[in-house]
Amino acid sequence: MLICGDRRRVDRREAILEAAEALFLEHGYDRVSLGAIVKRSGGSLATLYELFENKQGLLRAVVGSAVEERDDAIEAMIADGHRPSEVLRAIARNLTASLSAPRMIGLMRIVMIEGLRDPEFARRFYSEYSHVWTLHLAALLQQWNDAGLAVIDDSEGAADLYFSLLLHDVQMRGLFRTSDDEPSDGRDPSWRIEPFITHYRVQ
Amino acid sequence: MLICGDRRRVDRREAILEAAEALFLEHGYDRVSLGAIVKRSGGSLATLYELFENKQGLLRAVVGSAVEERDDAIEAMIADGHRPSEVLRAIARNLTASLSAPRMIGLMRIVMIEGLRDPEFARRFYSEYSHVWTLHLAALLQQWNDAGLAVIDDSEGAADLYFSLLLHDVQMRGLFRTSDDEPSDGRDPSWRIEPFITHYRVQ
DNA sequence: CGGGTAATGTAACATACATTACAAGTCAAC
DNA sequence: GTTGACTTGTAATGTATGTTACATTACCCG
Repeated sequence: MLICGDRRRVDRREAILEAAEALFLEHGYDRVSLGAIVKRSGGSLATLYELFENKQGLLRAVVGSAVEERDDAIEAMIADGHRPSEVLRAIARNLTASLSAPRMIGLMRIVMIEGLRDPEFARRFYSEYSHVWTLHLAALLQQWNDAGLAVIDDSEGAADLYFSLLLHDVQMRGLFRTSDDEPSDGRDPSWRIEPFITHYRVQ
Repeated sequence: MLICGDRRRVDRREAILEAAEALFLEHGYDRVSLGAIVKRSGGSLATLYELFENKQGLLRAVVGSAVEERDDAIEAMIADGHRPSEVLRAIARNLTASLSAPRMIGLMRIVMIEGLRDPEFARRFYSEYSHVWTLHLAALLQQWNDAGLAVIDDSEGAADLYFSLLLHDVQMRGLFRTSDDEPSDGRDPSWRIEPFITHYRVQ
């Protein structure tokens, strides 16, 4: 027994996670009832409780499964042998979309609110989802500095400034605008990091 | 009659607003009951409804009264005859505290959530509270450019980058960390805008 | 002091919701 | 096909909460 019995279980789990994520992102955690989630996912309330313990557990699972899918696009780009300034522009182009996508923005919203109840939860999310990029980039900047390809004393501070330039506007606008009118001018977002390249003399 | 009768009314109104703001900032809008607000403010549920119509009206009033108190520190600093780069550093020092204070961060949180229900509300808040700074600074940058004190073609874009550098880290950290441990290193935040000064050749 | 307006306390009301219980149904494996 | 674990549908439970109603009290003004 139960050779393929996991199958149903996994399907139910994914269906519920998908429905819960969609509704949480659209209306916020507190304004979505478990009944509404089950109505959307199919299945029954009982299985939801079987799989996720309670509503808070479901939220954790939703956020956790989204974090897992974090793509490591930055790794790939580092390998390229391009000039550092071009690498920075490429990272800008590749990361802006995913870090300002409605899914990311919506996750941020619900995590921030849940953080009022459980600070550690929000802190971990921020660390895993955002600060991790800073650390990756800081390492890269340090290499460039040591190789004479840039002049950067505080590499972590510099990486922070890079992401500030890149993401502040797009993320704040996303957080305060739920719907998707005003389609964020199609300009290449890499113009935003030019002050960074100039100041740190990135070759 | 009612010459000084407004007095009680105004007192009640302010007491309720104060209690509601404190509780909303601490726990979030959805997780605070009107009963809890009244218990804290003193008074009665009936007066709350008399003054604010309903819970949503109370939220609007809380946010509205906070926005009114926006200080115009930036105006004062422009008058000074200092070098532009010093003016930028002074603005950085003066605005960082107020735009990253717990009150501001908490307001942002509740407005962002309410924005899921009423997008126009969130949009207006963002525009009045944040975008207005960008426009003010853009005008200043334009003047400097015209006077040969800086090289800035897109003054609004530049102003946006300035505030991105200055606020992204401190606001994001605030949004994801409800309590106030890790007291935000006492460093002068003006170091964050040095790339701006370098890139735009601000004198 | 007396009169009326407004504030208070309390309770009622309807609803929504998280959570649990359980009987009936479904599916996979032998 | 039959078994048995898992899933489903539905209802029950208890509680919290937005909102309204109302009788009572406190306050301000003439």
